[in-house]
Amino acid sequence: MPGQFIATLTHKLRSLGVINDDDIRIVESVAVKGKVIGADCRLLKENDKPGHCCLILNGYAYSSKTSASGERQILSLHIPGEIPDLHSLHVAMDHDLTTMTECTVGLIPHDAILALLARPNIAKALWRETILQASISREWIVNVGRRESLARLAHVLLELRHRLTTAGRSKNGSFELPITQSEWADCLGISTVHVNRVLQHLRRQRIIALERNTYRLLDVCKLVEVSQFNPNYLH
Amino acid sequence: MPGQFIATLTHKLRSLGVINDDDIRIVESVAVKGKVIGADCRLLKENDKPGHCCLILNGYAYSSKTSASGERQILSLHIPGEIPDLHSLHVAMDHDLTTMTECTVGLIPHDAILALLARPNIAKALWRETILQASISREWIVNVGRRESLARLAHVLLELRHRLTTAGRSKNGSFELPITQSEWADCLGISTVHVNRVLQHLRRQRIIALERNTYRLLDVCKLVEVSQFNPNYLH
DNA sequence: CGTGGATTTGAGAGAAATCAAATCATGTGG
DNA sequence: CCACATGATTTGATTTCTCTCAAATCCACG
Repeated sequence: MPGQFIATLTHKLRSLGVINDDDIRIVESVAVKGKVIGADCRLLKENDKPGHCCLILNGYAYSSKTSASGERQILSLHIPGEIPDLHSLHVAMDHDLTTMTECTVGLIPHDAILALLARPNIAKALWRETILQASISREWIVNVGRRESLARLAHVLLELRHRLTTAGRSKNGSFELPITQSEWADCLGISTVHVNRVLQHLRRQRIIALERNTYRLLDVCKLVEVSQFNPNYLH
Repeated sequence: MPGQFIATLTHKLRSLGVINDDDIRIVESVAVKGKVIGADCRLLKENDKPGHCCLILNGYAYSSKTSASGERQILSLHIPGEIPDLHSLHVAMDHDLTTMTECTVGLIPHDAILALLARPNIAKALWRETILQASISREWIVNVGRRESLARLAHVLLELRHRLTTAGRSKNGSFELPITQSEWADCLGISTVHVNRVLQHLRRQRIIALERNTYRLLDVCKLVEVSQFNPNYLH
């Protein structure tokens, strides 16, 4: 099992930039501790200062903030291969991190990461990971700020399709996503009731199909059209 | 004048982490090219791959995305001391960067920054800068996603007050901000007309005062209350 | 002194929220 | 295997916030 984590981690690093064999050797010496966590489990909460980062090997998680009045906004969805709390290396958590499904995660001690930073290639790759996450966050601002509800949902679907395909987790563009309508609402900044209506619309128009938890994007062109999706920001 | 840029840059780096004298010496050898740019000038546009980063010495700028249909969303406001396009070192621009006022900026060649990365302290500090920017972006998602219009405006005012105070650009909590109502609209994801009404409300209730371009926050408690502002995310 | 951008005001339309209840799944314990 | 509890989804009715459109006013600047 530990080999799995190292393989995922090196794969991630390689996808982020130039990594040579010496770099890899050091990565392989990292002691990653595997862990399986149930669905709807809070991995980290605001203000936490964890001593490790989580590498998601399997499953979905999300970052969110909840206001005093109980309103929640989901900031991003995390898929396998990602390190959603990489920034915890530098600052305290400013949001929560929660599993959506059962997750297999690798806990990488901060010390180990700090040691890796001695290798400039790795330091650069990890910085780049933060930059890519930031770029996704910026697009979410546009999504909730300037798109109507239908377009918001369409946009997140296309983003996920794109990211999951890159991660090799989507076959022919359809993918599993065990998300409740209330979670959708908190992703999109709209109400649960309205999510329900938007989803119905998309299904009735045969733009998407939804059985169990798998989303099949039947009419990608239409989705792109309504959401003005442009994958540039995913670099 | 070049001394100004180096001073601002070293100050920024020191604020981001531990920087020693050797680090500083290398920073001082960087050739920063100063430039004064008029208001409403686009410094960078989407897809650009500039060969340098901009350090703002004076003035305000903003990052934004504009959709095909001409709707603009402002992603963040940039104040003196910041490097708004630091990520351009790693990826193409996924948004525009525009001056709000006349700006004095220092252009730092990418090559110079790449050379600086050999110093782990500096590499870490710059990574941290990206992390802090990302954390502000996340809070903007909450702002446009889950707060009503009055709260959105209040929240941005408090964030700016906080950041400007840290940067030594705000005396007794009031500050100059030459922003049009249409720019406000694009920050907050609401219409220009509505911005006008929200501003009027805040002024009539004596929560803020606004003369020329200076915002005086008369009732900070009230602003905090309506916007649920919590400066944690500014670290 | 005219011109164009920014702000202000009013009226009407529309998107989405809220509230409330019904229905549908799913899982548990008897 | 059924009764029941719990959470998710669906539906309908009403309200609220915000947008859009249009016009008036204000203001800075050449």
